[in-house]
Amino acid sequence: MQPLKGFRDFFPQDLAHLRWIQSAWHSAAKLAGFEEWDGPVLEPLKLFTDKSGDEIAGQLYAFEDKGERPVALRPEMTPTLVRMLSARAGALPKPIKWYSVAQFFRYEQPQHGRGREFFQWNVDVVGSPHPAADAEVIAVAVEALRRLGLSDEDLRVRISDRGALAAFLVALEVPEELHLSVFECIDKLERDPAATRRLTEILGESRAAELLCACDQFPLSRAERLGVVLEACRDWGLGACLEPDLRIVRGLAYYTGTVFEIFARGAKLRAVAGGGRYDRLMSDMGGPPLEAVGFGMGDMVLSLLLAERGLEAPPGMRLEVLVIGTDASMLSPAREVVRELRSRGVASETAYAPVRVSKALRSASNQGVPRVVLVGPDEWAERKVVVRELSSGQQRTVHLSELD
RNA sequence: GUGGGUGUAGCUCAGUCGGUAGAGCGCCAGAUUGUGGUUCUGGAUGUCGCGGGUUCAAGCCCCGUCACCCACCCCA
Repeated sequence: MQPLKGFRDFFPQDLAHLRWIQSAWHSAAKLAGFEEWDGPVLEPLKLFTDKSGDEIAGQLYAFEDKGERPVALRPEMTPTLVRMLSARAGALPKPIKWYSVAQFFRYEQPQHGRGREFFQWNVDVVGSPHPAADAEVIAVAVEALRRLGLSDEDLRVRISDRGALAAFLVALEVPEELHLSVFECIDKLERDPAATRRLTEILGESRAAELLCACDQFPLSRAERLGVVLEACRDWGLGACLEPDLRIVRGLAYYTGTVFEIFARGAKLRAVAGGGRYDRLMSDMGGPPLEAVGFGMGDMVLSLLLAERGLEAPPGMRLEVLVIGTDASMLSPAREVVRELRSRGVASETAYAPVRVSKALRSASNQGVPRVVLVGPDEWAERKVVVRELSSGQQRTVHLSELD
């Protein structure tokens, strides 16, 4: 029997890889003063349809529980964040800097870098409208990627500001009600050749041309706030990977200002992370009127990218010491030695049944165990054992009480 | 949901013209019983995705089906 489509089994090596990624997420966030939080994996279906519309239910693991309540496995974290902040935001000092590392479920067609279950890192600053918050969040995202061994040369942080884009459209005298569909076209410019044509249909030839031109050459003079965000990003050392790019709008309707996506340079992968500012979402969803900026980074595209760059988790050490009883009579003393080691916090084990010493040594070195302890009758008569370093072959005889 | 590709050992894969299933890696055991990594020898492992059809004979050909991968749609 196989796992369900889009779901993954994590064998020890796979899990080690996932944990490696997650620990980079945790450390980058904690280092920047973000606090970890979490919520339920299963939520009322309504929590998600309220935010995204009833159609979203088709893309969720949604069902009725035994009490006939419509429920869904969470496809994202933001609605839960809004609920939890609604309950407590008044009591929390601002800005609120929270992050989560959680598992999500979406009933979609699995694809390259996309499954029906995945882990995602979410980092949000709530309660600050300042551009410096936007920059800090981006810096945290990049920091995690750096910790995994990616360099600035590997990364492109494409960044835009919907406010600037909207202002540009206003300057072109594009009516407000057309803005959203224009955003949609711009979002698709790189993937869909028809998008250019549709843009012309909406805007007319001259305005479309002007807009396309602006996309190629961002008029930073007309994007004051973005300029401040970029400046702060440079303070965080992101200068080498920043790319102001008006074409980044992101699909989400709720972004209000800064939007950004992080890509791998020269890789045919979708964005490894994406986010932006959503100042109205909290109040729109009935929460406190707090500004917010944040991003999400999933484990799947990131794993593909790391694999492509030959980056992997440093080899983990299952055992620090293998204790070898040299004959059948040493089984019990070997266990005593292991017990002593474990009580001192040293990961160690010994065979369940007598094993030839040469075989035990071979298995120890094959597994990368750095040292073994040999328990033989001669030394054990004086409560002593032989400690052997496998890398050098050096060994010494020590008393049980001197074991480290 | 639509289109394309792939399904053979634990993993990566080979398998010619249709003729009883292969390699490498890994795993297990051994090379005189208290000393490893290299090496050598031996061993185990398959519903050839599944079901049907053609044929004396199918991993191979035909039909169906399922799963996975890739692309589209979507992307919170």
